[in-house]
Amino acid sequence: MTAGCNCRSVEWTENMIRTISPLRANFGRCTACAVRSLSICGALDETDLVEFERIARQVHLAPSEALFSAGQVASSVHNLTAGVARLYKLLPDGRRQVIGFALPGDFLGTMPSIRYSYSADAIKRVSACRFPVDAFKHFIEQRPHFLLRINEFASRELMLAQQQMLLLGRRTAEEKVAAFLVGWRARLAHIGDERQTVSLPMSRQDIADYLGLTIETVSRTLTRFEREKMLVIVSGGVRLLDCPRAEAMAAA
Amino acid sequence: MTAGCNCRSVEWTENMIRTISPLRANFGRCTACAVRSLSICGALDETDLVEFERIARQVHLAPSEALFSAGQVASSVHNLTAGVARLYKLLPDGRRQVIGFALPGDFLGTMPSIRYSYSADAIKRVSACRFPVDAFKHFIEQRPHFLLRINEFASRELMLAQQQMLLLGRRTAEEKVAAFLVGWRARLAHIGDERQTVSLPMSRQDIADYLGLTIETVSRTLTRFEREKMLVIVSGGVRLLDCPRAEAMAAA
DNA sequence: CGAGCACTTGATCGGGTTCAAGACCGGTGG
DNA sequence: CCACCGGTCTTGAACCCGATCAAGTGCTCG
Repeated sequence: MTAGCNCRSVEWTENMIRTISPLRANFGRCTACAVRSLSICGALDETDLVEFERIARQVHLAPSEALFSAGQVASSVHNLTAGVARLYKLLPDGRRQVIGFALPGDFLGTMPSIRYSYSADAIKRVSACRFPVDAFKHFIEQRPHFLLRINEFASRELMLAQQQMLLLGRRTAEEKVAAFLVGWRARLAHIGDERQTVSLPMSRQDIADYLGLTIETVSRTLTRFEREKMLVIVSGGVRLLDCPRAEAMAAA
Repeated sequence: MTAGCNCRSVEWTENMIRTISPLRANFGRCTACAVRSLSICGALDETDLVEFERIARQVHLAPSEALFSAGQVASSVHNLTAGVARLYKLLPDGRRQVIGFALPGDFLGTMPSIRYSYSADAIKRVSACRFPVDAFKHFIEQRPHFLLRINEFASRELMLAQQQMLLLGRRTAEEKVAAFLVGWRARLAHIGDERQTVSLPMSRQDIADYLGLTIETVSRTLTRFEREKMLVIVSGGVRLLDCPRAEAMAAA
């Protein structure tokens, strides 16, 4: 799942990346990529892959480092290969809405836009493939099959966003937290991390900002769930004891 | 703006539509379509258009009639040509979240999905082009240019959804209402309906369900805006007197 | 061992909801 | 032309869920 990254230098500046020769070898990397089948790249055959990875650059981020920020010129799209990222929007006065958490296999980049409409930064050490928009656009334009795949990803993303609107607009704090735990567990399962203990790499503040609540309400609600024997709070996550109940709260 | 619809029979039943012969001539309709340049069809040339309208069926709905409902098998995608529709999701207990309002030119249909994830029904008398998913999918697959256009529409939709998440999760009632008015005005302007009086065809309940508020709060907030001379409430809409102020409230 | 940060817990507050009338408005029939 | 009716919208009063304010706890790391 760590996408076989074996580069040695940890900190790359934007500048360094730009000046690297196209000849720098990372051939064979994509074919060994653990998340390929989960990502948009799953639609590419061996031939296309070779060309695709030629326009990619690896990016590595320590926790809290930014992949990109809202308002910047959107010069790249990204494909997460390892770690967890938080995607969020800020209001001028600092209020924050986390619009999603990105996991390995997730594609970040709404393409017709000139600037990033949200910010993304690492929660856990992140690795990602970075593609210059021009090269990326040129690449997909001659591959309808790939375009179709990207379309599917965008549609799924939109469906999740609509689901989240329902949650933000019409659910109680209790339902929000339960729905978050159930949904997050499903996403972890989807990438192969299916354990009884649900790992929560993001902070309480991140969860609160994702659910439109305060950190205190999230904390209190989790504590109450624990008192009610629905789960156990453990370091770095929760262990769900009564999934059916959680799913019922999250229902619809 | 009424998309050049000149049909005489006002009420169409689902059944009537289904039994119309494929030979029924609506050639030349697309080329005369007033919203074509605004819609996904704007990416099609004359040749493609002829073939495209061959797979389309016209649908006409009276207010409150359903275009499709959440949970139904998603057998069609739609392209709105006239009227206004509300898109919404329901919780089992009846709580409703309006996830958007569709205007002429809007494309409805998240395609890889087997069932509709939300419901859509008419607010004002709606006309739409209906495409069977199979034929539609087959059509777009050989037209990368068209696919790209659909992708752009989906991306824009996703951006709006993310904006709405910020609104639902982190804004006050006052900000929500102001942002709604400003945003709705911009959308009306985009389709050519740019007047000082913003028409609000949807009910207060629809607005409330869109903003994650109650009808009373929406009503009170509008009344207060009127007292504060920001706008005047008129039948079927509002007249914005102090746009800068409304935009400041909606800011970011 | 102590400083800093994330999280939890308690007490109080308030924005928005809920409950309950009342006003308005378009349509309908006398 | 106007009385009546049903639905939508507005307005008022009380309440409550989640926010805010304020400690307190516990964990990690130097």
